Amino acid sequence: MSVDGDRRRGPERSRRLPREVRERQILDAAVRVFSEHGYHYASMDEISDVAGVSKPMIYAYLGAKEDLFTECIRREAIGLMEAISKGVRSELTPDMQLWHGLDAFFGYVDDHRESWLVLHRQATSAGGPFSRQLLEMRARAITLIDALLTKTASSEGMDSQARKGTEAHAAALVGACESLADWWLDHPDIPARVLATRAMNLVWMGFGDLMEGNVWTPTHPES
Amino acid sequence: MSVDGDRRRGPERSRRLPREVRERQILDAAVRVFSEHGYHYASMDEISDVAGVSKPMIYAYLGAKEDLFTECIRREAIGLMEAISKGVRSELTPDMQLWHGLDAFFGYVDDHRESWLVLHRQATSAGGPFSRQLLEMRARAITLIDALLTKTASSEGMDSQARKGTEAHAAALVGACESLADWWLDHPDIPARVLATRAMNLVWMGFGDLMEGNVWTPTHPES
Amino acid sequence: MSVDGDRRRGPERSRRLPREVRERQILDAAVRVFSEHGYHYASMDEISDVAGVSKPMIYAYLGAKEDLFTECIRREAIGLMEAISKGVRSELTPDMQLWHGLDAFFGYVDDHRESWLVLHRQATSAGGPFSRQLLEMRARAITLIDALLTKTASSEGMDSQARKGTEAHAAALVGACESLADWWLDHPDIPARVLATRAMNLVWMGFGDLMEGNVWTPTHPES
Amino acid sequence: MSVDGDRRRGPERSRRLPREVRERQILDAAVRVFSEHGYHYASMDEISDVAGVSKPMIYAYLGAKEDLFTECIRREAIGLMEAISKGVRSELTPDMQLWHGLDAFFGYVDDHRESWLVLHRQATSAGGPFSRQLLEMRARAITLIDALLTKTASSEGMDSQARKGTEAHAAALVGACESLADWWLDHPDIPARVLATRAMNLVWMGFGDLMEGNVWTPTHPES
DNA sequence: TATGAATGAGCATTCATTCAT
DNA sequence: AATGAATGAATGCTCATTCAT
Repeated sequence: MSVDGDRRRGPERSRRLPREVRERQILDAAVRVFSEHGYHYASMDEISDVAGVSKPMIYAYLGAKEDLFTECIRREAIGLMEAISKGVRSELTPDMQLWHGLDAFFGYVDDHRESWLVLHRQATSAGGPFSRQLLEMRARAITLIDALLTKTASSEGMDSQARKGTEAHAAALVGACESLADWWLDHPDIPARVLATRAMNLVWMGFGDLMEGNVWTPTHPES
Repeated sequence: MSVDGDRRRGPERSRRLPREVRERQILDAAVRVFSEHGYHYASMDEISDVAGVSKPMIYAYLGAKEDLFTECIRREAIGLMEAISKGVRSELTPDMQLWHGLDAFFGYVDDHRESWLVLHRQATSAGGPFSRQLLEMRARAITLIDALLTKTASSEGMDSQARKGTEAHAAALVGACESLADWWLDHPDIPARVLATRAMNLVWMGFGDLMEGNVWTPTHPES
Repeated sequence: MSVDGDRRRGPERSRRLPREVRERQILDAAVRVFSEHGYHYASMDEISDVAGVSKPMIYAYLGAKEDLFTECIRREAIGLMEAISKGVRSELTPDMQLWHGLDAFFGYVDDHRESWLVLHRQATSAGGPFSRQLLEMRARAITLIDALLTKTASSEGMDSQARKGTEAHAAALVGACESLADWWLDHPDIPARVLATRAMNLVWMGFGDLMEGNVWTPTHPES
Repeated sequence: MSVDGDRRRGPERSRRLPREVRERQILDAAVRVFSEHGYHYASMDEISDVAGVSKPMIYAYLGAKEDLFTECIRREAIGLMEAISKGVRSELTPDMQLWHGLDAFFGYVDDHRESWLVLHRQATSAGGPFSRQLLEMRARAITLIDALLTKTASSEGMDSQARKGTEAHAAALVGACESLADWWLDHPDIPARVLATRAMNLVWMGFGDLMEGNVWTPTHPES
């Protein structure tokens, strides 16, 4: 409640820094504040305060609140995708690539809760202009996973019918992972690896069944 | 620009209605407005306008904006849970119960997009006080599903080790469903039943593997 | 939106120019920007941008915004008075002097619309400190015209009563000319000479009547 | 400089007044403040303060600053035109109509300096959107005067050539009157009637010459 | 000489909320 | 029961102005 009470000043307010540095400072502060209060309750005043910079600098360097938020999302999305890409090395088998991707994802979320909060919870709900970045990121993730599934599928001689479902499957996986990560924020005592394993099982086992034609349908459950 | 422009007035502003009716009017309007603009962008002015009721009435009957939103969530959560409960009839086999539950869920979301928007997207992101309702609802859903899985597991003679995972599995399913429903809002041309089927496969197949000890681990993939 | 969009950069930002040159650059830019947006909407940023000079230079050379504006007015006022003086050559008869003065005035406004805008429209309304320059200029103009009228009057043997009205008459003429010039800005297709002629008629004919004692009064209209 | 120092509170802050009354209060205050500081330096805070009303009321009743200013101009323009119209009674001879019109004009400006300041000085220079009201008012005034001149001209058997000049003559008169009134603000010790008389002479004498073909031209001055 | 970096201070605007009737 | 009238308190944003280099 207190306006100034627990305000932690950011970096030692050093002067005359090059623009690049200031921009990073500001973005760091913005991610922190946005993740804490959400887009709407975050005030430019607090961000400037946390960043150790006056408000006009924020406007000069990163534009209005919307732009600032968008840039936060962009930066964090790139960070997340890079972390994942680093895990998915192409010399591995598809399943190990997937595993390392998931592991990297949950590891990243574990290390950057704030980033994930901003990326997922805030960006999802803050309304229109922001979701685009998210959608793009998700689309890239889905494509990536889809490729892995497809590679496996074709090497295992799956028929085209089943192959068609891979993208949907990938989408479901991505959604489930987001959901898991989100849920995780409220249950922080579970290790990242456990979540990754659970996600891997969900997708891999389910996918295995799919490939083998084990499909549940209302009329003949469990065939 | 115009304050009154395309504002669709709600019910004919008739006077002296019993409290119960007024409350419903107000809640209906609130759900509509919240789902449209999100919690923060929704203004009490617009809600009162849409409801065809003056603002002081809203405060008198349903309290401040937060309370109003909370009440919206509560009402819609109850509606959703009731719809699901109606699907899950205890005389069915567990898998059919699950199937009908999923079907009811996606059917409800299909019929009440606004409600789901408020329930999930807005409530998730609007910050603290609101998530409690959500968590409760989710907890109840998880318990329900967990019971189904457990019943199946025990009837199939699963060992206690595997049985322990059921709750996590249920949680994952719930999360995946939410995620699917959420994603669905942006891809509205898919029929509800298709989503229900996909969800069912994800959980049932994966669960089947789990019960049979088919578990993927980093060390012996696909054992 | 874009900060730099269609901003036409002024002179090639060459370095180390003598102060005199810089000052002219800056004043030129300032007159342009002030005339375009008005005193209040003109931003130092834009002026510095148009001038091709950094803001601190402006402050170093010409002081704060007010000073800068004052200097603009001063410079343009001098320019205008010089143009007029050039027209009013003392070897001519008074009426031809007046005519050439008016002609020069409207010619100048025609050629320097920006200058006139700044001088009259902006300076008039921008508030206190600026009007002084204007008043001085106007006073000089009135004196000049009054002298012409007086010379004519005395050569025509006017009585002292009528002679007293000359200054007021001069003031009215100046006001009318300003007003005409101002109105002209919004009707740019009329040639300068036409306006000069109209002004001349207004003052000369009216003055002629005045000298002859043809005065309208409420009691004996059109006497 | 002091923010609150000489702030004269407006009407005894009485509560629960009908909208109509509040609107008038607000407009009165706005005219006063705008006339004093000019559009840009006037702050909504001061206006609300002088009006004895909170800022939100201003926005609710009269919109943003621009709208408020526009409304001020509109109201004052109407007031001025009404005052003039009352003077110009159609049963009079044209010259007496003109005289009473001028008399009413200068009388109004005398009694409502603030209104005139807002109408003329501020509105002229505050930039785009506001000048329209002014132009309309001026156009109506010109039309009115033109009609008077034309009536006289035709009754005196003027040729069509001369008749053509009447509108321009009317425009010049209006401009001259504005200019005179404006100049008057800085020389307040002259009685209104004197100005009206001067204006009348300017236009009527000049017009008389015009009708008689007494026209000054550069080539045959004083012909 | 010349400027990128930096800010204090102010202003329009909005909104949830409450009286007085 | 119902509401028009009214406001306190914030918040996003801008701009003239000045250091430090």
